[in-house]
Amino acid sequence: MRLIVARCEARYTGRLDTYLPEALRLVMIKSDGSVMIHADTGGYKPQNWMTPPTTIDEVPEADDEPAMIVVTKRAGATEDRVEIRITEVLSDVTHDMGEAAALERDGVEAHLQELLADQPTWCGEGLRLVRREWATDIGPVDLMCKDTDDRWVAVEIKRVGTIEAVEQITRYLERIHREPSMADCRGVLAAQSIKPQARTLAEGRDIECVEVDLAVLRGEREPDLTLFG
Amino acid sequence: MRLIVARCEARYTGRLDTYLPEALRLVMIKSDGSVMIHADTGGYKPQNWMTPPTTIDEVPEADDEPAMIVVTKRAGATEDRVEIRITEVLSDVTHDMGEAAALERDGVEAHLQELLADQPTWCGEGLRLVRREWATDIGPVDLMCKDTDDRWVAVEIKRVGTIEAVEQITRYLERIHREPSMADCRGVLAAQSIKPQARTLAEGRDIECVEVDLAVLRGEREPDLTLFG
DNA sequence: CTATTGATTTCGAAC
DNA sequence: GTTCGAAGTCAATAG
Repeated sequence: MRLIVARCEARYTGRLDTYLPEALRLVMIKSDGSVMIHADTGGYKPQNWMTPPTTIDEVPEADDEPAMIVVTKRAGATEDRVEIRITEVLSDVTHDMGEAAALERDGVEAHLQELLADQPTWCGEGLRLVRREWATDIGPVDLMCKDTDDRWVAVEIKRVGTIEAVEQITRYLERIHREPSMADCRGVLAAQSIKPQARTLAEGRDIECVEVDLAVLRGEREPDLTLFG
Repeated sequence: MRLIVARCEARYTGRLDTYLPEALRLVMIKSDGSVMIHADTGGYKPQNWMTPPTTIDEVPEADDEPAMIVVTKRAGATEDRVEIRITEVLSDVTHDMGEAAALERDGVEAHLQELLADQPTWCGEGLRLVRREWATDIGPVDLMCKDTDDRWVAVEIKRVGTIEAVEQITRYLERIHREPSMADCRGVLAAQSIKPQARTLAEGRDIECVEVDLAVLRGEREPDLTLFG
């Protein structure tokens, strides 16, 4: 990883055009070809960047022209380009960092779906799973179940239940209902938390809302394990 | 801005839980309180981070315990926390960067709307603009036009035409159609690119899809004539 | 390779 | 303060 603290200006042309007036910034160049230009404020995002795969050319200082770093990337038919004009270098160091271990994550939507697929009754009494990722022509329904009356139930799972989640399951139901044998299919939105407005919208469309707790879902298994432990 | 190159491990608890095994990484601390942990690969995103406003505590090395940087933030009822355990420091430098100039942008959705307002025929043959940002009680229609048959046409403009864009114009049309004089108003989705699923949904709802080219709109490039060849 | 979707999305503006 | 929509969204996964 190369870290350059320098006074610089930058231009980006690609999906749009941007200009970054001259100021003191950090230019970070990763060994995978990532390039990022960070200001000392502005939070998470770099002011300019390019993701791999990139081509990085360093143009040395010459006559009146300052040194320049040119980063390019093929982007379909066109080319993305960042030009960094460096007028003053305060620091320029390179560190060999080797491989970094990957991030381990726990508690994302996929985990929620796994747990609910194993225990679909949390989405509604007596529900039994027929299929995960039930395909429609506008995307897959997370869980397709049947209830105690043998009626179809489409379950959409989200970490956060928003209006958009209600729209999504509504679209699925619209498609599912075209199939005569599934015309009475009902919908359930299951999420760790459901926004009040989403709940209101869902209720107006006869879509049931269920809040589920990751810890409880996992705790449900514990009695079984401890009994034998 | 403080740049620490160090061997470290990190834990995040908040919206989810993550663990980052020990490895060499860059810890970037901005003067606005942003903290980012970057590996030498992995592109644009840090492996761990926290956006302002944060509280940053530095716990010195003691006995068997390595030095630690603890970053916390109030997140509603709960607290987000990143703990960085630093076992070896290769470099630790601080640079005073002052204020960095803001980014200037050109080519965003607003520009597309301006150009199409000037040349609405790109959204449909013979269209003439009646009003930009036509107000409905659920938000403004980007362009309200009339066609050669004097029929109303509501145009929604996006850089990328997604299912959500189709939902949006559908909601608008639903409202517009309540006005008897506009009951025959039709909808057009104009975007630089339109996703296949969005196109399918739009066609099922008799909403027309039009792909437009920014460069062509600006007259920098001739329209693709191969369609007629 | 394209297309879709989740994300600790981030970010900003409108209300 | 909350909500809503855009983003050069990014990045991973499925087809």
